[in-house]
Amino acid sequence: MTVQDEAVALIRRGTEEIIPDHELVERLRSGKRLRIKAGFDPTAPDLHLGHTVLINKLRQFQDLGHEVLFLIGDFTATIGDPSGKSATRPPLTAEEVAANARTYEEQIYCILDPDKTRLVFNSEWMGEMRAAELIQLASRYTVARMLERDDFDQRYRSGSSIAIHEFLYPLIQGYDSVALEADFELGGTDQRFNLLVGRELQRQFGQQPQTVLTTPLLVGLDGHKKMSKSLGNYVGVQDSAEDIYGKVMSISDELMWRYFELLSLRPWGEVEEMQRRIHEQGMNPRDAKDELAYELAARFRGGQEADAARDAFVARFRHGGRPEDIPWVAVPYDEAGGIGLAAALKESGLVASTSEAMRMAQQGAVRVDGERVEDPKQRLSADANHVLQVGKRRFARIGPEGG
RNA sequence: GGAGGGGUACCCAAGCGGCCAACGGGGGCAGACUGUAAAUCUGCUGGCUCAGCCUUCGGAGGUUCGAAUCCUCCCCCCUCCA
Repeated sequence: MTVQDEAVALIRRGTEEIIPDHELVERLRSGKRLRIKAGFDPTAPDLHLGHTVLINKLRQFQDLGHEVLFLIGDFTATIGDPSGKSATRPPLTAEEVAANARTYEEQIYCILDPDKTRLVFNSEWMGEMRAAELIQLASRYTVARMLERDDFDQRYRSGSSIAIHEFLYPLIQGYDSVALEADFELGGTDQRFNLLVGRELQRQFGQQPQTVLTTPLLVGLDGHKKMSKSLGNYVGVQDSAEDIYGKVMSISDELMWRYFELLSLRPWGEVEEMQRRIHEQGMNPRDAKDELAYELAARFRGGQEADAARDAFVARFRHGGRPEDIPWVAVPYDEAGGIGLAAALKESGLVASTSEAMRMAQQGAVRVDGERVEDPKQRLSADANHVLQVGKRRFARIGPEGG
């Protein structure tokens, strides 16, 4: 495989679609330093691994020597990407945009190379644009083509209203590519239409149209639904190293390979080598998962914290130990200077109700100071410190020590 | 405007006078087995210091010894017709 073939394979890895596919090869072979554009919302970012799939792809372009244009859509945000219940949004102040941009930088430079990244704001050129120019721009695209976008089409057919300004969103996003003379634009699969508008507009403006590359949605920790904060199946890039490491270790073996494909920056050959060793030499899949979990924890939290997270994990789970920092919680002791175990479990937040405490105890899930206790009526004295445990992961410390 | 169907626990979904704190599935939690996984098996999955008691079946009343189940009114959802 030549260097160029490797580059093509690298960019192709994990992508959903490249339009048109042949341009990928042509552009990568051209030897030119390419401009890779990707647009982001200017609201305060709170990125999780799902978002980083796209950013990783940007990084791979950088590794090949290309330039990333990290576009913050502060102008387009005032329109709001048409989502069905579209409304214009009040523009963020310049200060807010700047603050959010800094937050982006904090999060993305864990992945991207700052020296090969240019942060741009589309208010830079859109803020200057005059009404006459906007009308000129609007004349470049037809209603029929706008209605090719699936959500517009559905709303139109079903008789829902579509405001004129909603058409301006894809139009302006496309014009951004003209303004930046982008060679590639990357986006999630939901951006497909908007990215293609960019191609069309660049053609209209006499530029070589950008190549479009879409990345898939990342499946969440549950292995079925897309990763999202509201579903609680996510790993945030701001999570602690311990969380990142622990959450990644909990995914299924099957999902692990998809994560390697989309989230790891390891050469694919190394991943295949691990798969081979698991199948042929009995390598424990857990150890491959450890590599992945460690890589991600180290990327976002640094090597030291990743080391600590790994050590704590091994101590706690592989050797059946307790976590280092079990939170101390205050529980209300009664006049007799004690508390029933069931109440203690509830008060400490380890279970939701005393009924649940009863059930857990009966099932042998409850431990006090490491010893299994099946009688929920056992009393704990206020004089002594105790470590309460429900299941493998829920711990609390109670007693007079006060934290 | 007319006709019909439906609202049951986190979700889906049985039940149609007492044996219903309510079948079953999903999800979740726990136990066993493991690699803290996956798969599998088992148990639990309203509240209350719990062999007992209390509150749940869209809402409010009513009938009855007894209602998720029958009656009345109201609210909400869906389908078909105009």
